[in-house]
Parts: sequence; C-alpha cells; structure tokens
Amino acid sequence: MAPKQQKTLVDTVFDGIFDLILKGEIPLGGVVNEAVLAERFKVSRGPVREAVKALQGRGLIIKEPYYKARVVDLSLADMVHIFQLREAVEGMSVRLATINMSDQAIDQLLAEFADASEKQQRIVLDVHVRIAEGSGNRRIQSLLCDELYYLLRLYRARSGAQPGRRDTAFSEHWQILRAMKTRDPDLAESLMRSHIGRATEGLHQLLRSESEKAAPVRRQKQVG
Amino acid sequence: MAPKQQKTLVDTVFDGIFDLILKGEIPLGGVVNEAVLAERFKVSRGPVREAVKALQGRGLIIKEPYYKARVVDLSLADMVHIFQLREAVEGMSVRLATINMSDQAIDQLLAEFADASEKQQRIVLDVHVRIAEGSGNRRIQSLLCDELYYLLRLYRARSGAQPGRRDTAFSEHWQILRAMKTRDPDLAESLMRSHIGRATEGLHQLLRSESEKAAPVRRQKQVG
DNA sequence: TCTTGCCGAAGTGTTGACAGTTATACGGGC
DNA sequence: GCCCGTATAACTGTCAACACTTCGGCAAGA
Repeated sequence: MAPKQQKTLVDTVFDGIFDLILKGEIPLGGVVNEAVLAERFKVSRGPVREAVKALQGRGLIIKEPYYKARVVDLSLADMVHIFQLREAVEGMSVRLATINMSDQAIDQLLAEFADASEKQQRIVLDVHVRIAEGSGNRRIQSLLCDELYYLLRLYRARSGAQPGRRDTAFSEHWQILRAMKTRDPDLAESLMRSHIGRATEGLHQLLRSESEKAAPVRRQKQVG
Repeated sequence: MAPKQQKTLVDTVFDGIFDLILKGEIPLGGVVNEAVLAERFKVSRGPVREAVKALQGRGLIIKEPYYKARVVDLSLADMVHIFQLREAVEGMSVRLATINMSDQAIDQLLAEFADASEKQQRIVLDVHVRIAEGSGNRRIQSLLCDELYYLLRLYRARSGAQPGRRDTAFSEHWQILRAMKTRDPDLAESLMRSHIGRATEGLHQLLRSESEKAAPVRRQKQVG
C-alpha cells in the first residue's frame, strides 16, 4: 500500500514560501500575508492557509487566530534552545545507529565520508541525516530530518556563519564515525554531544557578547 | 502584543477528533473521514481538514495526498521509538532545569510532589511537564508538552497499562528531584534517562514476547 | 470460479464568496 | 500636537460548490 507520490498545491506553496523565507524576501519576523501569497503563487487562499499551518508546525512561522502570521525571529536565544534539543536527540540518534547499523552500512558511510572530504564537499548535514537514518528510529529521524532540518537551514541562510568551527568539524565527524565502527555507543554519543555542545557554546558566547554590546547604549530598533 | 485567546473552529474540532481517537470511536489504524466528521461537528470540511492536518503534525494521524487519512497504529515498535526519543529529550530537559531553575522553584516542586504523593495523586505527567517548564528551553517544552504529550496520552488510553512500574516511579521521581536540588545536572540527567530507559526496556520485552508469541503460529489478523 | 476492466460512488483538493476580527485612517476635541 | 472614537479597509476564518482522484461493485471473459 505505497501511494503514488502525488504533489498537491499545498506542497508546492510550502516549498515556495520556505524559499521566500530563505531568501529573505519575507524577512525574519516579517508578516506572512495569505492573500498576497495566493496571488503570487496563483492559487486560492485555501492551499496557502494549509501551507502556512504546516510551516507553523515546523516552528518556522508564528501564528495566532485572527492575527497576521509572522516568520519566526530565530533569535540567538532561540538557536541556543534548538541546539540544546539537537544535542540530546543527535546523541541518542548516533547511539542507536551504533547499535543498529550493519557493518556494511557503517563501512559505506566511512568510505563516503573519506571520499567527500578529499573533494572538500559539504557533508555535514548529510552525515547527521545518514546517522539518523541508521538509528532505525522513525521519530528521531522525522524530528532531525524535518522540523529541525528546516530550522537549521533557515538559520544558516540568514546568519551566514555556521555555529561551529569548520576546521575541526571534519575531525569530530571522523571520530564519531570511528566510535560507531568500534560499536561503542557511549563514546559515539559523548563525542556527538560534545560536537554539538561546542556549537551551542559558541552561540552562548554570541548571545553574551550581544547583550554586552547592547547594554551601554539604547537597544537599536531593527528596521524591517 | 499578547493576542486574545481566541478559539477557532479548528481548535474545537482538533480537540473533538482527539477525543474520538482517545475513546476508540475512531480506532487505532481507523479511517478519518472529513465529510463524516464535518457533519458530526456541524462545520464545513475546511476546519476539519485543518484539524486533521494539525493532528498529522503531531504524529497522531497518517495522511497522504488523495488518500483517506488514518489514525496512527501506535505499534509497540512505534512506542519504543517514541520512548527512545523521550529519554534523550527528558534527560536534556532535567539537565537544563537543574541548571536554570531557582532554588525557590525547585523547593516548591519538591513540596508539591511530597504533598501529592501523600494524597496518592497522579503526578507523573505533571512532574515531567514542570521540569520541562523549568528547563527554560521553549523547543524542548514544546516537544515534550505538545507532540509527545498527545502521543503518550493516546498510548495510555489505548493500552491500559503504563509502560513503567508504578511502585518504583515515585522513588525514581523523588531521586531526580533530589539531584536537581543538589544542582547535579549529570546525576539528574542520568537518573531521568534510567527512569525512562526502564520503561523503554519494558516495551522492548513486550515487543519480543509479542513476536515470539506470533512466531510459531500464523499471525492472527486483528479485527478492527 | 477467478480475473480483469469499466463505471459510478465516495472521497479528497481547490475555489471564490461570505462572515467575523483586527488594523488603519480620518476627524474632532482638548 | 496628542488623544480618542468611529468608520472603513484589510485581513483571517468558514462555507458550499466544483474539480480531481481513489475505491468498490458489477459484468464479461477466460
């Protein structure tokens, strides 16, 4: 009973709105107007409503009854919260993958990682996605590869800089994969949590320097 | 800018459908029919669609384009996945609460816990909710108190038995609260993960005994 | 009897109009 | 100029009808 992969207007509009948000055409905190979007995508307001609700369900849009929906602000504090959650879930994800993935699958992941690293390709999100798939836990996969995935993409698109150190990320990923290979779930989880915890700490530093910078002068109102 | 707490038809229908599912009027795996529900709640199909989509977003309903939506099956394997995720997130939740909650708030939680235990009240979900609130992490709170909360409620309503041992749960909660009081985030997290990990293991046992029971004879088709 | 194909019924997806709520603009008074 | 009240415009929530897809029943053929 595998249904055909139908694509409804809601799916198309969802992707379209997410793209507008990614590109900043609807800025962070900006208004999401159903009627305008319906005109833009040449559909009725119904599918737009449903797409907006779906984006709301992924934490990308804030919506209250009768009020104009808004794109989430994605403050640094918000990102700290997301990374704390992600640390816990990615830790469990790699623990389960260490236990559940076959030797062959782990070897293949290691080989692809080594291959991509030689080519200087961006593989950071892919490794996490692959581990989540290997965890065999559909709920964890759904959370990491759906809701948190969109939030991370948005954060990276809007902030430019990655909350992590690109120079050591390769080494940390490698160590995680090695721990998986040796079937040490405790070590794998600990390494993954440290890996993400460092990014969280980096965000914390930004948050602190931001509040110190703001303290001596009047908080500058954002134009948008 | 706190909007009034408006309640739309979608909210009402969401609660109504969830209630039908809780009571088994729509059984696990059962069909969710928009037109029938619209008649039942005396609304148009629009709000029903939106409510169904919202329930889908919480993992309670499975839906593909043009196919009839269905209530999730909530198999034991599914519950194991949910509890594994919950273990990770509740662990991080109590870690953050141990760090972030004020002494006064922790004392109050301890006092309320002791009070409720004398009265033999059901406080299990409340403690977890309170800890999530105390974590100060809105994403964790949202996940534990929204999506996972509904799934847990549904599981308990449909399965009757709690995946846990009521006799030792009090003691385990108490130890967790004590670890919070002494400001030991590592211990608090470890205790919480053990607490939920035991429930997960109980589910695993059920899953194993289920598959052993099914192995020697033809798998009995469920009537529903 | 079993299998396949066709057609109509049952259901889902979308539309445009109406109903209800919030936001904005304008005028009057202080 | 500022504040308040009112009216209207702009928006969100809902409705009923139409468009499109799936499902089930029946008939025909092997």
